[in-house]
Amino acid sequence: MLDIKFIRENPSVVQRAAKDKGIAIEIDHVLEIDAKCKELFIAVQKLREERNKFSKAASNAVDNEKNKYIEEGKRVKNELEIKEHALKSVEEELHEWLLKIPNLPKANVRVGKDESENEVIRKHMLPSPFSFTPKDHLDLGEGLDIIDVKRAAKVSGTRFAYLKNEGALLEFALVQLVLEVLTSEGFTPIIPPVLIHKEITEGLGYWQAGGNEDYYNLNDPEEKKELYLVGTAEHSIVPMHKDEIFQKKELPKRYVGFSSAFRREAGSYGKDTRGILRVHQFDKVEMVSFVTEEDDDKEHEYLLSLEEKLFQLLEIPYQVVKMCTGDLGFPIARKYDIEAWMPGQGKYREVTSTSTTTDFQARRLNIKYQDGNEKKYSHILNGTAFAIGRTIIAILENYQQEDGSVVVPEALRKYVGKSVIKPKE
RNA sequence: GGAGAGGUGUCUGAGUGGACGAAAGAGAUGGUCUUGAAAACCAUUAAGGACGCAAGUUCUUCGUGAGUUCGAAUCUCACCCUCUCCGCCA
Repeated sequence: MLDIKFIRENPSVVQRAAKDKGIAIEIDHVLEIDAKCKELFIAVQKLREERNKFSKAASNAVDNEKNKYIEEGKRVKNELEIKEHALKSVEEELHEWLLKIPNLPKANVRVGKDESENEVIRKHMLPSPFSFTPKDHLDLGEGLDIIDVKRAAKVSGTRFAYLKNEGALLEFALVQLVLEVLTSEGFTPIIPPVLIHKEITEGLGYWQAGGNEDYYNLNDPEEKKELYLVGTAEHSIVPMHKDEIFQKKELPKRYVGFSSAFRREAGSYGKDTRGILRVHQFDKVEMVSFVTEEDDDKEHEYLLSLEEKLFQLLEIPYQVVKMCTGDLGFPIARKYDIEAWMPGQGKYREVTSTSTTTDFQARRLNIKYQDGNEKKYSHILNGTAFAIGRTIIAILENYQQEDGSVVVPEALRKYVGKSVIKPKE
């Protein structure tokens, strides 16, 4: 959510930003409702003041005097009731409209209509050529007996998978590696809930533009509660601090969370259907930072540098992509993706993503910090440390040998307990 | 799942219809005293918003929401949360 004062003072900036993101908003209408709201608000305050005066007078007065004040009070009460109802409905209307206004892209983000205009800002390691035709992760995974999508389909349907044998070990290895790296950087390790209230999902602001069809809704009529499965650990880590105020010295506050992530992948029918690149359920290690306003940019670069460090440790070729305005999500002001080289597809594919939401989520969730006498909205950033499934894909495809075996990256050997994964007979 | 108790300011805790934004204590801050410290004493100590150059005036907030009333921390209803005991359970 943007500050209504900012919108009042800079309507054209807001309009422009939404347009750059490809989101339609009606700024004039918002300003109109805001004006109406303010007018009613002042009227209501005046009436309340009157009401308070009469009730005070009534409590001090005696007998016949008293009745007079009570009568006056009744009159004001009736008038106030009408105005308060009107105000409430206008306030709600304004709030709904405000929720539809996306966060502003940062100034150094390129204006562009969609992913075709994203910029590759650097590459690390060039893909090395294979002396044979590389396989894709599913062929490799099935040969090694570490990925099983066929049985998963029997039990859960398409877009599910079993990771087994060294596949499961690789997952635990990646988790251990990343926890070691990030806890030594001072991140607080955390395992969050994966079910969250509907109201929380609104605070995060991801579902505003396209609705919530990307996430699973567990609507239990018995419980009278509507819970959603998280799409990423960020969804339950960020709102941990809802309605809280940090001391400035507590910031930056950084979490590294491990959780399963659930996505319906509605609207991606027929896309990436092979293997485990795009599945309904996967595990992920996620970073979340709460920082001061002035540290926002620095923190974003820091999160990106950690993501790069992790892929450098795995010695996998990657490129860093900076998203253009048209490819930024609703609450996001700037976003970088790391795309790892996937030889089986002959393409770079997204493996991590880091975003700053500036104070946009903080405003919706009411997360502040105390800076001297001032309370400011904290800036909230997130970044993938390892999206495990996709990282495993990158490992399998980059480390494959001609005989279908896969060398374990040096950094993971001590956790996996072996240096090569061999095809099963 | 069954039975009880409770949610008040930074904290403890009083307050059951009207000078209550809220007693008292603790804590914190400033001061007096002291060579210094402690103790003692004195003073200050909620947040957010509206109007105003300012002094200031005013509105809202006692778990949340609705209601009763001229007036609600206090009464009514619903919901949320916490605690204790019993049962069940990885």
